[in-house]
Amino acid sequence: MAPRLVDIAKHLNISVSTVSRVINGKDRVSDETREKVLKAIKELNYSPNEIARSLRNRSSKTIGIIVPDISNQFFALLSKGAEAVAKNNGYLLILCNSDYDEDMEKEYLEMLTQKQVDGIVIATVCKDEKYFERILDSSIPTVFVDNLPQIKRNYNFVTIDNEKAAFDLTQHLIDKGYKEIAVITGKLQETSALERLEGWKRAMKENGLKINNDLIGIGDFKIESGYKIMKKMLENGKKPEALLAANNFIAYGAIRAIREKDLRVPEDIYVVCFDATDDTGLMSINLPSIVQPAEKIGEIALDIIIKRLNNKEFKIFDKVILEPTFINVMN
Amino acid sequence: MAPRLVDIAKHLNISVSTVSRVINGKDRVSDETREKVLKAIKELNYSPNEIARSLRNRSSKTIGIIVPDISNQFFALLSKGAEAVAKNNGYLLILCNSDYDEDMEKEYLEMLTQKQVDGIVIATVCKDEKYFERILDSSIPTVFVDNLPQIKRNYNFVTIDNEKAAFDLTQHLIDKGYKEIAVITGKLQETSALERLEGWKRAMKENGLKINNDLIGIGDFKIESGYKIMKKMLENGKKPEALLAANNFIAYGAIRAIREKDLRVPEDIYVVCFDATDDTGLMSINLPSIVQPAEKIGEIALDIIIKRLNNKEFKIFDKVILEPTFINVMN
DNA sequence: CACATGTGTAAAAACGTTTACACAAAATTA
DNA sequence: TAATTTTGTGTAAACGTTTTTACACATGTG
Repeated sequence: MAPRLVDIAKHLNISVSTVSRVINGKDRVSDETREKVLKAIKELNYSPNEIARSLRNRSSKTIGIIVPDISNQFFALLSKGAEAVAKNNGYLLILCNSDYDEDMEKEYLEMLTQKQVDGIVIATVCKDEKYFERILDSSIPTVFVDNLPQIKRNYNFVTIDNEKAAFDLTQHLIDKGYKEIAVITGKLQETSALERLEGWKRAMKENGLKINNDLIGIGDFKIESGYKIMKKMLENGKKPEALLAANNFIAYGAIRAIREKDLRVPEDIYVVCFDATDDTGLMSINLPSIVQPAEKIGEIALDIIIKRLNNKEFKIFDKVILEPTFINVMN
Repeated sequence: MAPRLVDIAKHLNISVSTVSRVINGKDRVSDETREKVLKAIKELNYSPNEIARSLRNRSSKTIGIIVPDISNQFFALLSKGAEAVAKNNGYLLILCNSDYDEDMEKEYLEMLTQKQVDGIVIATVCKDEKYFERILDSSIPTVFVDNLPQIKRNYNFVTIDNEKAAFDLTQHLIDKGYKEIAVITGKLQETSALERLEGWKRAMKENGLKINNDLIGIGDFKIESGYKIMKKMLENGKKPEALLAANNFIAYGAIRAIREKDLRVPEDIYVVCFDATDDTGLMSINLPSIVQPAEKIGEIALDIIIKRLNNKEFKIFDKVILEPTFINVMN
């Protein structure tokens, strides 16, 4: 059995409170007793029970994060950034992978709440307004990332301007001379999916290009989705000249479908997307991409939480909109 | 303030224990009271405080996982697998990113212990035997993944046969006619790094090829490492015909260095590596790779923990060695 | 020498649960 | 009908901390 405060106390024939005081170091203890206690702690190899502390202190020293897919580099980096800042402030990070499932996400939220997490970062896939209200009414500081609740109310978030980014990416395609530009995006209830579609639309319109519904694909942000939609497009004889994929996974799936039809990227279909980071030095070869500062997003989200935790007055740090980077190595 | 058990009890004029019993559902309560309580729980929107439960039950219902770099697809997938199984069994996952730093890893272990986690999955970067002993002496079920402690004692682990995998990969290069084959690996205190180097060595020897120390690079598993080592090799005029990179990141870095010298992959230097998964459909183009079943590894690691948690007799499930897949799309 | 002030420590009450124990009332058995 | 068992509930003691309160004692002050 791991030694407890009371074991140290008994061992030294002093009271628990004294031992506690030297551990927490913020109350008066004589140097002599402090030494004794510190020595005993070493000897008995005492280590505080954080659960008991949490109960007493009403703070679990943990932050929850809910992402749709941790195996997506974007969310992995985001989590990494969040985790680092959490750790630096004495918090541990509880990772939840919602798998793009609304019910799962809600379940996780409930679990995190029960676990008394001190803060939550959430890349939501839900649209349910009641659910968002519930989150924001709770006393747990919450920051939304990537995907935002579409509600009137103010809340904390960190993201990029998706509409503009998609616009820029599409403009890039148009500037290169492409006219038949397809777009594949995620579920429109997710703002990142919706706004990217809208950016594409605006670019098409502003450049006087026809918006062809056959070239609009709406699926989800998974590889399979990109694959199936592109495959169908091609099999329906709707080969576009270029494709805007609303995230990296869609692009990967689409490229697989393209190659299966013995077409080449980018020669036959020029593909651009979001968040195909160039870390690998491989992906970016022919995949111009808008890359979000994922790690930064996670860091800032956690900064906001920590700030709110330390400073009760500071309630709504309205919004942080970061600048993404346009990566286009081969041009 | 969130309602507590006692609030429900008072509201109904019954005792806390009765309320607790209906919540936990495994003790006798009359149907009538049960209904009442359930109704009150709904009305007052009660949700149990998991911290208090943890303290009382001596189980935090959390599992800790320590990985060197969550932004590496391999560890992201591993975590994803672990998380899914944890969740299915009512546990949440605490994610720790050691950043390949030994002290950081130890710090995390301490934090997890204090947090009373019920189990630990760890991809260690340490070599310190004392540290491993401490882990294994503790009462917390621990499973090692990827990288293994080099100690006599039995412990749980899930990994692949790295030596054989590296041998196979090298043999593949040799079969393709390459003779001057470089290898870049991580710190040799990590078994995955060491064993991959040894697999390369054995393949070279068994095929009667010269082992040229100039073509052995030892760094770490980060991109920069692959970049610097390959750059130096090339600048020293030691251009190999092919390269075995001990992980994906090393390969990415090396490829960047190769390209900077205006050389092409695979025409000028043929590169193979570990864990460049083909999920993207992009990386694998010219990068034959041994891909570990990362998600599976995480799942099995968690299975072991759950089993040990549920069945006190089952203490040491010796080892699980999984088969990796050889991916070589373009051949 | 009375009195305030300062210092170190102990005792005890939380924090929100679960559960062993006790016990009355109801149901069953002899 | 008496004895026994079953059923439902309440009481109180944990789980391992932190912190408030109180108090004993030393030191300094007029």
